[in-house]
Amino acid sequence: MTSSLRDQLRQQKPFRSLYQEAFLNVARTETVLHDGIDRVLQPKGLSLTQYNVLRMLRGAGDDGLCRNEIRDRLITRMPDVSRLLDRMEEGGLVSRVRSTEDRRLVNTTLTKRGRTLVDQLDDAVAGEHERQLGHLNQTQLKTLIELLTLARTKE
Amino acid sequence: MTSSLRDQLRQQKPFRSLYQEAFLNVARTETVLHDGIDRVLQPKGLSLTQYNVLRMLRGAGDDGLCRNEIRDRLITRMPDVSRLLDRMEEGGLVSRVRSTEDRRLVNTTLTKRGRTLVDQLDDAVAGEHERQLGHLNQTQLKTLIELLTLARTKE
DNA sequence: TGACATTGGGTGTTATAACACTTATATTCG
DNA sequence: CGAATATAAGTGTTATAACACCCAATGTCA
Repeated sequence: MTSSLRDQLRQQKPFRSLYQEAFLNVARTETVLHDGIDRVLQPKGLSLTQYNVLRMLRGAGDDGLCRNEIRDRLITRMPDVSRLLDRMEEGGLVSRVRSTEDRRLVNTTLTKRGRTLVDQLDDAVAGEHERQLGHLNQTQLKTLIELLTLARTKE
Repeated sequence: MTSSLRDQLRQQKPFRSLYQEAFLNVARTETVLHDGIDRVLQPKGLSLTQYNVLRMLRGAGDDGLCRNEIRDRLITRMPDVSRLLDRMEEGGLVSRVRSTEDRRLVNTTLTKRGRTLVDQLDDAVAGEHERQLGHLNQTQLKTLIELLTLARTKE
């Protein structure tokens, strides 16, 4: 199996710097893992972002979350959450209600259908995670998580 | 600075598994690093994918590369390389010539303008990498690279 | 040789992302 | 109070990604 990046990129020369090599490894790994999860979600017509919205709404309880809160919690930057939610609403996965206390806010909650869907997907997604990363032991996973967290932590 | 994922996601509960936590950390880190590089490339009107094409063409020399070779070397899956190259050709960055030996092939090469642009960007991109990751030491970077490589290597 | 499969490139169309802008409500403070 | 500012959501438009499909050139093999 092709896993070395220099192999995949057919690079003769070494990387310009460890920084660059680390960056490209993060990017490549994200692509590989993301594609795997997409294969699980695609039969249900969900993108990874939509799945993450479902999960965060499940965690948020009955009050749901307003649009900007959803946007800020997303892993990936997403400038057009309104229409993302439009599509999910059309699909019957979420429901939106304008708040009465602050009429600027619109609270989005999971529908029963959305809740059922995300519950169904849990096992499949967990299975895919294990298929992808199951060959790493606990120590390796913890180290990886620590280093990635550190990479995002300046100061 | 917000760096812990549970903090960013406002999660009360711990992650479901180390696998999931690792996946989300990879995804989040990719977003943060990608966004930083985008800020460097945006003034030149380039996406990260286009920049990677420029770099790989520079490395490929005078013969250039055919479309599928470019597609296969890309970090991110990109199903529509033809039109990506169309845009780069319109921008005067690359040039395409149908091969005479095998008339199915179209070789893409860097133009002088494309070459100059990618050369100019090297320092800015390297600087951004250092700004982003400069607080990690060599050992940490190497370990991170190893673990990410391992994560992509099944068997 | 000639039918069939394979490979490489491209196109048509739809869906989604990105960017700038608008409207409605709430807050601040002279 | 009331004008100015800030905040939240959404819209219009363009660019790009995604998906299925097509055509041309080459390779394969009976």
